[in-house]
Amino acid sequence: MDRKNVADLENEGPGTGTLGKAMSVLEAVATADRPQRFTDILQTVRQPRGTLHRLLGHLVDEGLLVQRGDLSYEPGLRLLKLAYSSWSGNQFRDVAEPHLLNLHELTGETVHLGILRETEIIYVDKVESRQTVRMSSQIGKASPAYCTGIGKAALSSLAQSELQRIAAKMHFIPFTDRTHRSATSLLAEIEEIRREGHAFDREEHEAEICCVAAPIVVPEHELVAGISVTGPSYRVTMTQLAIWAADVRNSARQIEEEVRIRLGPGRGGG
Amino acid sequence: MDRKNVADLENEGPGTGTLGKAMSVLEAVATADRPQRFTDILQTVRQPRGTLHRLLGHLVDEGLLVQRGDLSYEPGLRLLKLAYSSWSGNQFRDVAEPHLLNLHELTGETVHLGILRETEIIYVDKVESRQTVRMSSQIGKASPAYCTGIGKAALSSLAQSELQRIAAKMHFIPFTDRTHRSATSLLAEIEEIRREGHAFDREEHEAEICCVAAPIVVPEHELVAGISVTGPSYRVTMTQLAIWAADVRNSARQIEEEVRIRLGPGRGGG
DNA sequence: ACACGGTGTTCCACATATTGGAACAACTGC
DNA sequence: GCAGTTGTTCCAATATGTGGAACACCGTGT
Repeated sequence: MDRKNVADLENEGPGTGTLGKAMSVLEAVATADRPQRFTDILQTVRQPRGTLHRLLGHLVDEGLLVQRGDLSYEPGLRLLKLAYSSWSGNQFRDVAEPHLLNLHELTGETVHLGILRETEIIYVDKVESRQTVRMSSQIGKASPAYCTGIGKAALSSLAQSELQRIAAKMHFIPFTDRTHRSATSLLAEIEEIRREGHAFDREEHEAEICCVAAPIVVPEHELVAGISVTGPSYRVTMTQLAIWAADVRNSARQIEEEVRIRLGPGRGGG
Repeated sequence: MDRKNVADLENEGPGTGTLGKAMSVLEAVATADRPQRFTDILQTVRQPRGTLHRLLGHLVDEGLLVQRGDLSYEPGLRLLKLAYSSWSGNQFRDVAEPHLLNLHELTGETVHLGILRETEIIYVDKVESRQTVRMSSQIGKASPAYCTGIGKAALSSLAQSELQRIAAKMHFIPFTDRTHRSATSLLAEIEEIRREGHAFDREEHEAEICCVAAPIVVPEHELVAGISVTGPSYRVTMTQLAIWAADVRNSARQIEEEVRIRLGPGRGGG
C-alpha cells in the first residue's frame, strides 16, 4: 500500500516519474483557456527547458497535444476520443441511465449523476430539462462537494472520520450568500442530511438554481456518488423539491441495488 | 520534421518511449467494455509482465486508472475531467456553437459538429433534436469518414493527393446496403460533393438515419471539419435535406469566417 | 495432503530514455 | 548592429525504465 493518494497531489504534483511530468504538462495545456506557447507552459510547469521541449514533442507524437502554426499547443482530439471510450464503457453510468430518464420523465427537470472524488463531484451523466436550450454536456465537469446537492449527499454517506479528513481539505469559496463558509456549518448540515436521507442545494453554488439529491453508495466498488433533480428557483420551489425528494431517494436506492446485481460481488460483467 | 505521423500508428503502435507504452495501456483499458484484469491487459498490450505491472501502478498513481477490489482496472475519473477541460476550452467549438443552435432552431433536427482526423470523424459538439429522448453525449465519438455526411464533406475539401492517401487507408465496412464499399465509389461521390458544396448521408452509416453536411476548412489551423443536420428518414426526406443544404453551407461558411476573425492569423486569442 | 495451473507480485543486473545546463538559432524591436 | 526575446538542439551524467525469472498466493482436482 505505498500507492500515493491521488488527491494529495491533486493540484500540480511532481508526479510519478516520466508519466507524471507528462500528465502535468498535459493538464496545464488542457486547463488553460487559450493555446499555450512554449514559454507559457514553461512557467506553469516548472521543468528545465530541454526536458519540457522533449516532453511536448512526445505528447504531440501521441496525439494528446497538437501544435499549431504559430507554435502554440492545444489539446489534441485523442484525449476526447479516449474519454468517450471510457465514458461510454462505464458500467455504473450505464446501469444508472434509465433511472435518470425515469426521474426526468417524472419531474420534467434536469437530472444529474455525479461521483465523489475527494473534495469534488465529477458529473458523469445528465438528462436535460425539456426547456433547456444548450446541450452543454458538462460531463466531466468538476464542482466542489460542499455547495452542491450531490456533493453534500455523497459526503453524508461517508464514515465520520473520512468525512472530516476530506472536509479539512476543502477551500470554502462563497459562490452565493447561502454558500457554506466553513467546515463547521457544512458538517452540521451533513448531520441533518444523514437523518433525512437527501440533501438540498438552496442556491448555494449558483444563484437561482436549486436541487434535491440523494446519495448512492456501492461499497463493493468503493464508489460514493449521487443523483439529483435540478431546476431554476422561480419554477422549482423548495416545497416541490421536498416532494420530489422521495422519488430521488427511491431512484438512488434502485441504482444501488441494480449495480450490486449487475456488477455483482463475483465477476464484474455487463 | 521527424515527428511521427500519429495516424500511422493509430491502431496499437509501439509508441513514443515510456509515454507511448503508458498510453497504449490506458487505451486498452478505456476501449474495453468491462474492467480489465492484469492478464487481460497483458494479452492486449504486448509488454513484459514486469514492465506492465509497474506501468499500471503509475497510471493508478496518476488517477488515470482505478484499481477495484477484485484487482481489475477501470478508467479513472481524471481522464473525464481532463477531457472536459480541453473540450470546454476549445475555441473552435466555442465559435461554432451559436451556429449549431441557429441551425437547430431552423430545422428542429439534431445538429453535429465534427473534426476530420485521418480516416475518421470525431464529434466535438451536438445539439439534439427536440424529439430526442437520450442525452447520449456522443462527443468524442469517432465514426468512419466514408459513410457519414460530415466525413464525406470534410474529405471533399482536401487536396486530391491528400484525399487519395487517406482513402487508401480506409477499411470499408458495409454498415448498410447503401454504404460505400470501395475507394472508387467514394471518390466518385466526392467529385459530386465538391461541385455541390454539400454531402448527404443516405442511410449509409445507420439505417433510417440520413443527413446533409457541409465542410468547414480553416487552413490557418490545419483544420478540416464539418457540420450537419441529421434526422430519421421517415421524418426527414431527401427533398427536405436538399432544401436545408443551403442553410448548412451557410452556417459552415459563417463559422469559417468567424474562426478566421476571432482566432485570426496573428495571435491566437479568444 | 499434495501437486498443479493460474493468478498477481517482487526482485535486480542491465540498458536506455530522461535529465538539464549551456550553446545555438531565429526573430523582434530598438 | 546590438540586446532581448523566442524556440531548438546538443550531450555527458544518471535516474528511470526494462524484462526475465523467481516468488507468493489461491483455488482445483486427485
